[in-house]
Amino acid sequence: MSSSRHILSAPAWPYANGPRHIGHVSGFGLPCDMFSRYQRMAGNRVLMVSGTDEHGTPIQVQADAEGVSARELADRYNRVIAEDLTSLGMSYDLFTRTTTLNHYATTQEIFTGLYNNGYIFAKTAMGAISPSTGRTLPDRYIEGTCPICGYDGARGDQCDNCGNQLDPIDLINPRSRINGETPKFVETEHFFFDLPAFTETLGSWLQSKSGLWRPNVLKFSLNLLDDLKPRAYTRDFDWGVPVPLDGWRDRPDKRIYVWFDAVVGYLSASIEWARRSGDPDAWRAWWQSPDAESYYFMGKDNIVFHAEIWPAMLFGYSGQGDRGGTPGSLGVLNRPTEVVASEYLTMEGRKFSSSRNVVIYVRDFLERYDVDALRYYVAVAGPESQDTDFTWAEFVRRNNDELVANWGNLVNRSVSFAARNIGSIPPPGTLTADDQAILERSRQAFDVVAEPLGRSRFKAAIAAAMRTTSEANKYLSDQAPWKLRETDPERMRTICHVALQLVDDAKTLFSPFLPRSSQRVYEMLGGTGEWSGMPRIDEVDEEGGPSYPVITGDYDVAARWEHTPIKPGTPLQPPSPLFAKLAPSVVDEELARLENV
RNA sequence: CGCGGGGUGGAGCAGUUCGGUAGCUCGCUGGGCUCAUAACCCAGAGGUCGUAGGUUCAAAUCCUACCCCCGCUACCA
Repeated sequence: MSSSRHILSAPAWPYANGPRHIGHVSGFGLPCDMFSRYQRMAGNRVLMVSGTDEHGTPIQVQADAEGVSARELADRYNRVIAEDLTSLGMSYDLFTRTTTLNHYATTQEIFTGLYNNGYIFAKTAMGAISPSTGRTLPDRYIEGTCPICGYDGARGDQCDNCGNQLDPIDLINPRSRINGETPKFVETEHFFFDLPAFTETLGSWLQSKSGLWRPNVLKFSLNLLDDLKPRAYTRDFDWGVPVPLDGWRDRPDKRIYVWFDAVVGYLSASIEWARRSGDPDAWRAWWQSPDAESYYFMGKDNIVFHAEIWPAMLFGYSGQGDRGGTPGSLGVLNRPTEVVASEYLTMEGRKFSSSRNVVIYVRDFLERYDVDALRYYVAVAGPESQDTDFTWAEFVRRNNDELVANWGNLVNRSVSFAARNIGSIPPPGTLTADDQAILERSRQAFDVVAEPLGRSRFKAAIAAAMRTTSEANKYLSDQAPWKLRETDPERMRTICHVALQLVDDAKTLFSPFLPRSSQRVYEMLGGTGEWSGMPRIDEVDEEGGPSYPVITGDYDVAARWEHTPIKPGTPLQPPSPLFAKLAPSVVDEELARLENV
């Protein structure tokens, strides 16, 4: 590993319309945290920022349904989500939200920069409006009869029956899915983002990622280039960031499209983090240094926004689109180093659905099960390269037969035996060839696990870590120190020393995946203070405005990606189990919960 | 229709870029051990790698056609 790298970790922004379920966090959130924790341990400067995405129609619709304002709804779920993510151990340097003054200002700056460089233009187009509210009615909120096949449940953008792409204005008997009213189609002026003006730029940029990105992401992105169209980036709406242009700035009925401001969040959150850290320019090290790297984690539905639109916005703002331009006041901004998209997690063979109760919320999950049991499952069986089904039977099996039986048991048998028979970490004594071989294997494991982990190959990485603990279990069985209590206590102590060193190495290898249990092993072996940094929620405000929660933390603590010699003489206590074994009845209990709609 | 992902022993997956008769975790069967959360260790059974063709000395891996599942649309990532 060369000198310290600057790495921006950018997990997708959760939409503030409800609590998080495990499908939400398994694809991008937890993997991003594992990646970030590893990079910090490897000595790199990581900035991991995100927040809740709070604008847009779905939030407004839900707020209306509940009789509260969009802001009130966003306030509520921002807090709920921040708590969910904190309890998962997500090590954000800053988890904020899109309704801050800073975010508004940054979004407007990017918009203005794109406009000044000619990549945003005004155009009048037909748009659907809800007559009762005057707000834009998005295509997917309109349904009616398909003009092609006559199917009655066609949506504004596509007919489920015949599969044709539709324009909502062509629907027969169009109606709003929100309240059933007939939408009004009116001439309305909007600003459009000129995506076709980035075809060349995006094309060569994406080509340069060949062999580096996951093939599914790259292939999908390259395909999109064939059909880039200008996108409307404003809406007839009052819940969002105002349009920062003369004649538009004070209009209550026009706002920037939610996806525009959502992706700017990565940048605005970095800027907010820098201000709060006391060095307002600190964000530039991650966004402007040519050596800085950035990794964006998301579900596959977000690929277009992160591999196409956000890079185009960054190119355009920096004056580097097909038509050139001048960088805005923030300067030239870096594009994503990699877009790491996961596939989808399903639940017992069905899509996650809160209304149909096909769901397990993070909060409920963590009330009943260990956070590291979930993190293990996500790492080893998450939807990394294909859609993956979460089943309770599989969760119990992975927990009991792998996590508990292999790693948990290794800790338990090693530490209890040494604690009961010696009472402290013994000195190494004379090492045999077997001892030296297994210790060498353990030292090499740091590279073996790091290689896939640095490339976001979590399955391969945690499997490699589990292999080292399997080998340690085998070592113990082969050496059988329990047979040497009377005959050769000196040799017994040496074996225990080696076993405990293997446990210590393994707890480091598992730290990115299982930070809480690694902290416990650290303490079992005499470590004091924090090993794995954990996030906390702070209450902050802007210029004395309303306070809001942010997730932050100090993560540059003891954990380092390296073999550390254990200290002979450290007192040992017989441990309690590292992970709880789950009763088989858990499967039936959880399935019964799913049935109770 | 199009685009993307997938179809590998009982389960979940890796291997397919740069072809050399199949690997991991678990389960199962038998044996061992007893430090450990009936955990651990050893041995074994079990696969014509979706189907049918083709290229090749040789194909899970390349080519052609076809079949099936999932996503790209849904309060929902």
